[in-house]
Amino acid sequence: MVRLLTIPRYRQLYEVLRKHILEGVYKEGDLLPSENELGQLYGMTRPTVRQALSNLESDGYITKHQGKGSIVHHLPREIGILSVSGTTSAVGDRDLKTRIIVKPVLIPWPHDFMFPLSELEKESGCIYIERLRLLDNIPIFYDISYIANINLPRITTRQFENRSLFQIMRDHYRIEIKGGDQRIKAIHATSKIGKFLKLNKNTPVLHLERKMETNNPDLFLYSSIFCNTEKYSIFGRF
Amino acid sequence: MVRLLTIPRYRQLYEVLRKHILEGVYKEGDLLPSENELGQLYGMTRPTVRQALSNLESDGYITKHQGKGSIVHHLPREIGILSVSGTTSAVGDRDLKTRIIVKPVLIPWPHDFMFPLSELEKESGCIYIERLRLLDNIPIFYDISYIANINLPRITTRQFENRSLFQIMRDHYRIEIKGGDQRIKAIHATSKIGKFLKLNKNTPVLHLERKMETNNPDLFLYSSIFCNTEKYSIFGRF
DNA sequence: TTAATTAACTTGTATTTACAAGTGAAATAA
DNA sequence: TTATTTCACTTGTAAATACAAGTTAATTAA
Repeated sequence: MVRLLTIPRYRQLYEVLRKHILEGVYKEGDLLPSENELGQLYGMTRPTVRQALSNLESDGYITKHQGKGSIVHHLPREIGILSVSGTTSAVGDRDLKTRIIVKPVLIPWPHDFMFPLSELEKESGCIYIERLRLLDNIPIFYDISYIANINLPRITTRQFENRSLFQIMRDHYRIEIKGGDQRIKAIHATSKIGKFLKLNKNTPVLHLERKMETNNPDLFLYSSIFCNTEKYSIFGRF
Repeated sequence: MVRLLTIPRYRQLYEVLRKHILEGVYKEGDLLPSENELGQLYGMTRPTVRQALSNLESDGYITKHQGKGSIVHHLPREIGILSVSGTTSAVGDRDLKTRIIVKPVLIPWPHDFMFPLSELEKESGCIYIERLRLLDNIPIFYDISYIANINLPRITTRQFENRSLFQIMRDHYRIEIKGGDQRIKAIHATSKIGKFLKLNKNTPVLHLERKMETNNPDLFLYSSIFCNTEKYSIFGRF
């Protein structure tokens, strides 16, 4: 079976416009070209353009106003982990570094895992990674990821330094993250968490538990993320 | 000028299906009728049906699978405040009570308000409300709301007990919440917050700061919400 | 000059049509 | 029986079209 690599046109336009906004071609407060103009410029019809703009809006890049146009939104100054898939792409072009704490290893699943697992997942075992993400050299996320070992050859030998997990999944395995569920709590930093996030024990930290869906219906990515929100808030749209 | 009260058809279908899912007409794991069937049933075309289903998916009620159909998703057992507008509607059919701490009063805006304000907002003054939301008689949200006093006659005399703020805005002023931004942090409970949420001082609590957009482009609703996440997590999709 | 109207834009909603691509079960061939 | 193919069904993408409704600026009338 041949895997077609045709990216939908609305997705292509989304990426182009997103890039332009991030690069400052369109600045905050600017009006985007109208839907008809964009259609002419990129050779597609208004429904297709609208699908791209709709995605840009729900990701917080623009706001649309009937009768007026699409206004380029402020770039999220905070960390947009809530509405966007993936951390690296979420913080814009900031200086986000990744440090590996525990290299990918194959382990059995924890007994009381945070989400229910399918039989296939249980049989496959679990690839375990611990990473620390730093923004402007301040540790922000302590990220523990779990992936079922389903069709992921050589994953424990991959180079994870300064690359997003999602990027590796996409480039090597054609796995795309499509969405997911998450739970959020406020907890006290344990001494282990405090050590990595450079916080005193019992400092309040955000705890996110996420289950991410992929284009492989059997494969999910799980993350338990501890966030230092002393300096940066977590940002999202709804 | 006459205000037309025509709710879009895709929105009507969204509400019908949402209600059916919440009431158990369609149960978890069930397939919804196909897009073509729904179109026939409700007398609309597939793009219209698809818009309704797309909204249901992004609010977490269904997941769509190409070639298969739309599967009714688990009802969020946790508190879905992140992806849905409004608290009362967000927790499903649970027993969510509201207690007023500070009745609506007109005050000047705080000096260091959490979001930048327009000139119109500054001139209009600020309606201030403090409420406590209880789930199964456990205090979960301590909610401080700020609304610019723009075309909201008699709002300080309205009955807010056990009604959502959004409901009052909709019923009395035809104000609909369309979306918004939010910031999330983990903080220590102050003694005041601890008192209302029945938590010890310095217990970690979630702090949400939200700016909500309405169908009146000049009117925003602001909330500062403190969440007790000891028993319930905050749930969301992305 | 000033206020009201109009016209030309914008996005919002909705229909109709067409084909691509994924799924699963029935029909067929080995 | 078993493996393969086909077919009917699903959602995904995309175009072309039409009108409603909100915004803005130019035009017109007072």
